[in-house]
Amino acid sequence: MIYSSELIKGTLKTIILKLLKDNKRMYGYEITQTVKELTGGKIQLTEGALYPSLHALEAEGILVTETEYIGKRVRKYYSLSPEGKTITKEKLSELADFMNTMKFLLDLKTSS
Amino acid sequence: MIYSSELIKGTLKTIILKLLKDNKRMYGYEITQTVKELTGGKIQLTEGALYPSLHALEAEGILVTETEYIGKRVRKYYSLSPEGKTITKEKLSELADFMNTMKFLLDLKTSS
DNA sequence: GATCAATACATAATAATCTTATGTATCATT
DNA sequence: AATGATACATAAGATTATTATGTATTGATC
Repeated sequence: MIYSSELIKGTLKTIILKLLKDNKRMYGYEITQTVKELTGGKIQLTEGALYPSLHALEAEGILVTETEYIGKRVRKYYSLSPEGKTITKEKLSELADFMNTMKFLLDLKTSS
Repeated sequence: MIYSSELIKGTLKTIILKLLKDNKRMYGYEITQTVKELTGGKIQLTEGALYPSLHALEAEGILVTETEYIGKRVRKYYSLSPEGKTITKEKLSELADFMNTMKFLLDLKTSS
């Protein structure tokens, strides 16, 4: 089972930030593979969603990049800027809070 | 604190369906107020998001409507169709699963 | 050495969906 | 009489993902 895309939409950026918080630096393709592995294939980030998000986060100053070459193949590493670390904490806190709220809503008594 | 809109986007339809599962029938404005109360104001559904969603769910055959008049003021009650009840169970199950996955992702060790 | 899958980036057209603003109207309270 | 709450609806614009496409390297298979 793969989650419907609507679900991922709201959490994509926070997932990216969390991974970068844990791993210091990662490149795009690595992020897709890591998320896939960690979720048993339930979350599969598409390139068309991931790269524009990474570019947006970089443009906002939340992420910074280093480009490296592995042989002739380019790799663009992303990591959190100092400001990005602050934003990440806020986003993670908000998401944790949101999930508690959602859990509460979903656990309400069922009458049908 | 009010959750950022991105977070709500992915879960709006499921929230609506869950409320209708518990309450048999509700009208739009009532849904906004109920969600606001249940979440302590953290989730505030806007009309511009809610009504189009309700219309879409009705067009999909998931919801059915009854229009009533309270005095001269119109009220449009929504309830789950038989098919809607099945969809609702699936959506709720998917969301619960998704939240477990997200909880797992967020709880991973932090190195920074 | 040719082909395929995986790695690795990027972007553009389209679609979906929310935000913001606007509009109409009733009802209760001050 | 005016204001805020109730109650619906929709349209223009913004945002963001989907889908498709493009380029190119590398490793594995035949």
